[in-house]
Amino acid sequence: MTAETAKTWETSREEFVAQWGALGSNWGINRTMAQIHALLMTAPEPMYTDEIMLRLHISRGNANTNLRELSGWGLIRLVVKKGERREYFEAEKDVWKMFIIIAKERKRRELDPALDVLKGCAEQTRGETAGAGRDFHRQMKELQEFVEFGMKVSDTVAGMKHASALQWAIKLLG
Amino acid sequence: MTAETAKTWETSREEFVAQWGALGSNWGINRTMAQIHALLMTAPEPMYTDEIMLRLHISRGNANTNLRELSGWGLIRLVVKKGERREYFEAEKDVWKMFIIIAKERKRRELDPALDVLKGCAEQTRGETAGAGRDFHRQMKELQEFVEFGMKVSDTVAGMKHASALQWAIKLLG
DNA sequence: TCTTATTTTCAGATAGTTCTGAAAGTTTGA
DNA sequence: TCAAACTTTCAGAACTATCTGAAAATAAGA
Repeated sequence: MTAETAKTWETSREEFVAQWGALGSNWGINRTMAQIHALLMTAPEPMYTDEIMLRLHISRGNANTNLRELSGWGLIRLVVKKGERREYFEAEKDVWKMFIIIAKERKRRELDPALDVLKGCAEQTRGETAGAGRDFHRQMKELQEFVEFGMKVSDTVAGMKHASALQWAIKLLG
Repeated sequence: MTAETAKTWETSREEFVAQWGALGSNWGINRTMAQIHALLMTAPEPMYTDEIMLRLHISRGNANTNLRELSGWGLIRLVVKKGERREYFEAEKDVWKMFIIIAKERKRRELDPALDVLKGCAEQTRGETAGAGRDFHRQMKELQEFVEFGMKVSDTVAGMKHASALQWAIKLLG
């Protein structure tokens, strides 16, 4: 029975890992990284590099690079078992924490550099007081303000505990 | 004077187009598409294919493909000028409308398929009542609920007028 | 210090994406 | 119905991202 049950969920898990990897592409995250994350997120115990290589049929270099990358995001952490030399990895499993980590990282990668560009362009055309030049300046300014505003909302939400975020959202939706 | 002024803002615009294109990559949008969008967003008048090809130094095929793609997103629209045969394009310039369009599209591309996977995995392991199988089921369920919740929030916000969204956000931030 | 287990790096290979340019298709007006 | 103006398509080229595998680096115990 235990064996059968185990087989059932492991099958589902394999599918999850495979599909999540495919989805990674849509998300701008590379397939292997997404697969490793899915694998660790559903791992009952921390795993080490060779296990991961074996499960996903990937090379050592690939596994290592993407494990580093995931650590960099803060989505997985290194675990050392006493008496053992090799490094194990485990994923953050709390959905809200995961969300906050991803939101922050995306903000840093997507919004911050965009804001710099907008600020620069708005600044350079501050003197435009008529015609197309003014319109351009206005557009840059509007975009800049919108992005800044979005960042503030995102920071506020990211600073919340799960419970109070729920609270807040229920009010919004109700 | 007019010529000088024009030169100034056009320089800034060129930079905006170039940089926005580079940013597109981070955003999972291809460079050309982002550049065309930036160009049209800052165009005083609708533009046609050959103008765009010339400004961005891209081929006809490339221009055409990406113009179609942008129309598909709803970020630009086709304009016909009476008495003229060729098609002109103009971009949606309202920041809030742009945001809603992008949010909807990203939801469709990123969230909808993810939700399907999660539902499938949660469904398949509904019978798991103990041990690792149950944990897996719980994890899928949690993720599913979180994504559904996020979608609801996103729908609600997307349904708002700019003014009431601001209203709401000020309350959140204040 | 030496040996062995483990991790990291990176040049070249592979796979995936985007772009070009020319040919085919479409529309319009004479 | 024809020709000109314009748009679409798509095979192959160019470019980019990712992966492999083996060698180099590192760390720990004997």
